[in-house]
Amino acid sequence: MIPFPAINRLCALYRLLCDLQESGVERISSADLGKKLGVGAHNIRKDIAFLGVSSSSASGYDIKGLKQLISEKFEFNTEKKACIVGLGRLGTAIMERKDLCGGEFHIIAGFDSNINRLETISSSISLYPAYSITEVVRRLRIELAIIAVPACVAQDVADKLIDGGIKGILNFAPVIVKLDNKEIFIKNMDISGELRVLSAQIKNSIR
Amino acid sequence: MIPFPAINRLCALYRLLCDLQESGVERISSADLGKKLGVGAHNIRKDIAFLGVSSSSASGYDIKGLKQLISEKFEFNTEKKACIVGLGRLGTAIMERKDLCGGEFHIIAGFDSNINRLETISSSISLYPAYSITEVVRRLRIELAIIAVPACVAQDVADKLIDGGIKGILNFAPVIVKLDNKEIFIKNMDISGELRVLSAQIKNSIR
DNA sequence: TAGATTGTTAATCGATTAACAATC
DNA sequence: TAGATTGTTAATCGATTAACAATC
Repeated sequence: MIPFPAINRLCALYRLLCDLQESGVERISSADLGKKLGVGAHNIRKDIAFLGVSSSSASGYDIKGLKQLISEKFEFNTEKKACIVGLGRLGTAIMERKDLCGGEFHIIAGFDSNINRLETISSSISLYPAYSITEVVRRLRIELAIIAVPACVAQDVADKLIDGGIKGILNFAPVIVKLDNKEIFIKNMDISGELRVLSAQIKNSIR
Repeated sequence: MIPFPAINRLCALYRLLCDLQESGVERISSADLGKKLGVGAHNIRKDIAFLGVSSSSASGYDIKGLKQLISEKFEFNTEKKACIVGLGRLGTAIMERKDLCGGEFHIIAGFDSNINRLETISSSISLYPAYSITEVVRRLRIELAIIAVPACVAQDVADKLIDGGIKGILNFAPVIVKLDNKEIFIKNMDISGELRVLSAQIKNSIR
């Protein structure tokens, strides 16, 4: 079991490696990786150690190989199915994002409680009424969900998703969703909440 | 100086207190607060201790008083000016959010590099071309910024914002922005990146 | 007063940082 | 080989958890 902070950094590292590979770099040292990610070289090596490396040292890491290593550990190769609940402005904006529609992730379903709205949205993604969340998530074996509904219905939506067997949730509603199931992961993306944290940090840093 | 994890929890606590107050609750114990936030009662009391409490114990906290205490510590009473850079689908969706337009925060400016697009957007918020970011941020004394531009221009946008004297940034671009100024705070809201972290957690939790 | 709940100090836990021998 | 860089163990650091006396 890799500790969460390390998982976070390894994911950032993975993205960096993809970028580096695209710009044609082939090898890089832990010192340079650390510099680019804003962490110590120690930290990079420690994190990589969690992957259970076998091959060893000389002149930095082979980017392709390291990327492959992370990819295998976390199964980044297999495409993950995702869905969006709440097709208001934010939900549809996220649905349209290209980085969520190819490669690693694939948004294959959208849900909204307003049937009329479903008819007005033109999208290549299949749309369903909110009452069918549990059934559709289970049938299509959707692993990840993005919640973009008002705060007052977020918990209800999350419960339906969990009933359907969802594994991970990205929650844009400004509310803390209860899970009580340790096997399900959630990341809160509360925009106004994060602005509040930023302004608290700003105030806290003065003097 | 309050440690970051504590600031985070105090902000979540603040929101919870607002909700409780609205539902008419007047007093609550650290145990109950902890239950609602999913942390230990110890943790709640420790965090509150950072606020430098003077008054003391008996039967839980007075919600109004505690809210006031957090509010004063972090200056949540004074309205903070914010802006959005990048008025694509995501940027405009965020701009329209009601929870960002009243009360604590006030979005008073929107920027986009596409002048034609600026003309097509109808909004009560003042819109400006991207080249004027530094000037407008400085003139209007804007403290917070939300970046919703493509990854390739995010660093450039951040630099302009920092030149204008911005204090905090919420970054939706899937890229790590360099700050090198310790007085500026940033929170990354990389949607596909967070989905990747979730799927890594899911994989990591198995067995 | 007695019970409950706090504020605060001490103990535990885990992650980050440092150091260094092993290795290419 | 010599220099550079890793993998890994040990030391430090900080936050969380526990405990308990103080207090309403």
